[in-house]
Amino acid sequence: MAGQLKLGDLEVATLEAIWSWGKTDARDLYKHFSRSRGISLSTVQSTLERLHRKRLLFRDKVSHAYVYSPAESREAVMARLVDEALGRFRAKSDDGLLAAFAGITASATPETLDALEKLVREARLAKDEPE
Amino acid sequence: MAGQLKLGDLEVATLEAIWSWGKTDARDLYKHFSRSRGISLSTVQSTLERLHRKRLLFRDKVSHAYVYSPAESREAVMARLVDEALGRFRAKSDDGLLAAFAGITASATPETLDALEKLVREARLAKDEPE
DNA sequence: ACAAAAAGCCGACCAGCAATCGGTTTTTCA
DNA sequence: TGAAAAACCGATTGCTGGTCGGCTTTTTGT
Repeated sequence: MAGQLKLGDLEVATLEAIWSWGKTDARDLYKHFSRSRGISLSTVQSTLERLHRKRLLFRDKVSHAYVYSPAESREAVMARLVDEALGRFRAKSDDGLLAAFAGITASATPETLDALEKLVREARLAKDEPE
Repeated sequence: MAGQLKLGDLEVATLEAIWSWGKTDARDLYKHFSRSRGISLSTVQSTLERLHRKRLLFRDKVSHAYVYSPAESREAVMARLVDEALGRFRAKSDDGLLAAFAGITASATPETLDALEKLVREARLAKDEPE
């Protein structure tokens, strides 16, 4: 229960925006969200702030305003989320885990499947040749 | 945000117990948990109740007491959890999925790797030969 | 048949966290 | 040196899980 990464919808949306833009400030984000949601600037700011506290965003004070940029990659965050979601289960076996991914592979592209296969191969290699 | 499956620690622990035992009643669960945690019978009951409301457990009134049994498999629940964790992201690419896999393969057993590989193979098959 | 025991049911409370603001202070810059 | 922008502070709301205690109902043992 300690240090579990939890993200709300606004937080994810904020991260997505920053990942695609590279970096932003509250103002731009505000403009971005005010269309989709009826959010105030303050709300955007505190979301950014929370994300920063969670170490998911870097901040950089440019003149007076903060400019935020990703501190973790999209992939890393997703991996953490999955890990956490399954962490409380696992330990007994990997079966469930497998099943969990079965559904996902069903909708994966051929490229993804290739990548997946490579991942497995590498993992096997790593096991055969301990560090 | 609608209908998102969320499970607390006690809930997961409860599910795990029921999955391994097949079926149980509050009393047994209570005995099981009173060792690990200092929980009261009421707490166990409401957890069971909540899980039932979430459609994760069936209940069956045997004489006066409810007997709970799994309504969904461990695998299915894990899959839902993963799906939900990634649902707010995905749609753009499979990268995150890969990353998630990567984390898992790192700690997977050789058997899991085999299974994973098989999963990939099957997924590919399914794509080549549409139903 | 009755009293004791067990279970269910109900409602309550606390804690944590995301979403959301408004108001006050601080900083910047024309 | 003011007006504008941003940061900062803190407060509220809503949801959810964990946790009970107590009242009601049902079961059970003698």
